[in-house]
Amino acid sequence: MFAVFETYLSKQISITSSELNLIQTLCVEQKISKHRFILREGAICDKAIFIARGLVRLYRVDGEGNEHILRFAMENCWISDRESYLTGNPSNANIEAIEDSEVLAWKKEDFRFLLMQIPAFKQFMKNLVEKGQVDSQNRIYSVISTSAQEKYFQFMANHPGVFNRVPLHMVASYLGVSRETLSRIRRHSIGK
Amino acid sequence: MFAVFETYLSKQISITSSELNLIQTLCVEQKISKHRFILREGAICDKAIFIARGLVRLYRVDGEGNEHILRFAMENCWISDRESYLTGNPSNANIEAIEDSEVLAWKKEDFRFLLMQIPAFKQFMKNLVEKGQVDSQNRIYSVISTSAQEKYFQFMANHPGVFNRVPLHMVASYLGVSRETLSRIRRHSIGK
DNA sequence: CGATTCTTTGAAAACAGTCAATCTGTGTGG
DNA sequence: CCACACAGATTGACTGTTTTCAAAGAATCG
Repeated sequence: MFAVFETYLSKQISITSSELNLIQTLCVEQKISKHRFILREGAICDKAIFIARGLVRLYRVDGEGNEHILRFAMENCWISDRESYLTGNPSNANIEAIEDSEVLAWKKEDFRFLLMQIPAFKQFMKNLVEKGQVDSQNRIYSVISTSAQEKYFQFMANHPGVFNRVPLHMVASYLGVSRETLSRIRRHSIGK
Repeated sequence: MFAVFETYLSKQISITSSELNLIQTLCVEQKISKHRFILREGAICDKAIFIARGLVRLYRVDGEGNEHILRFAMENCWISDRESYLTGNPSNANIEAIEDSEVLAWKKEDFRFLLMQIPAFKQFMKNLVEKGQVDSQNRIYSVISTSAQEKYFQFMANHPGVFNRVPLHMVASYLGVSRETLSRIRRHSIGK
């Protein structure tokens, strides 16, 4: 399973095999079957997690018990509740596998150690964070500036690898739209 | 004007006066009067900018000519179009002063140089980026999970320093709601 | 097959957007 | 000091979109 990560990282940065070894030494491999949780509300997110295979969602539950999906993450993505990870406070989010998945996890201290030891890796992760911020910005723009229909089209365009692997009601939850509305939008735009 | 920045930074990290000097050497001070632009769509955002005084907004214009505010930034905040800054591509956003403002600007290369020279400063900026990501996440959650009215209340709670300094229609633009709707929401919640 | 999950549909109600007109306050120039 | 222009806020009437609720119809999985 580590091979997936190795391939992923080698494609992005140049890294020696001894460095890769070090990374592997500190990582824990884990299989997460569908519907199982990687993180539950109230727990502290103290691991850096890489999805080697599968698909997960990160969501919060509001006061009425409704779930709102903040992120999907599939193979070759990192996932964590940044807030809990950074502050050390209990998380208000859940991370659940949508498909049977395989993940690699590093304890926070170990991960910090790796970043210190391997500057290229550190730089790479920094770039990822920055890209994430750009994505967030664009999502905010999409959410505040467009109709439900446009959001749906944009989602399909921006997440081709996700939208046909998750049930429609999860896309609705991600977009902040009711499932019925999204179902109707889809119906009316057949053929377009 | 640099004194504002000095105070700001000294409160956050421990830094020597020679380091502060270096930072000052490379920075350009600028006064931006109300309605003037710090960045215009199409230009490349190649500066790191710190607001010493005043208030600005970052917004994009959609296909129908409507403005959508992505961020407000007031004194002691950093502002830039991250996407353009990171990629070097022309920006699709505008940054405009809402009040007469004073800003400090560093050229991208100079700023990179400073971060290399002053590790504590680098670490500090990295933390800021991470906090920004947490904020973005929370804003996304707010936008996809709550009604216009709740968004308005949350905005007042989260941005006490902003909401009574900007016209209501800008708050509406930030929340992704029409100004009329926001006007009615406000009226109906007088006394609450 | 039976159970569960997911999707669709209809009808009503709530919500938000648009358009057009009016009102308010502020600041400017005569 | 007044008149005027201007930006911002409000209101009403109307339209359109989205949610909600309830029910029923696929699809999937064990």
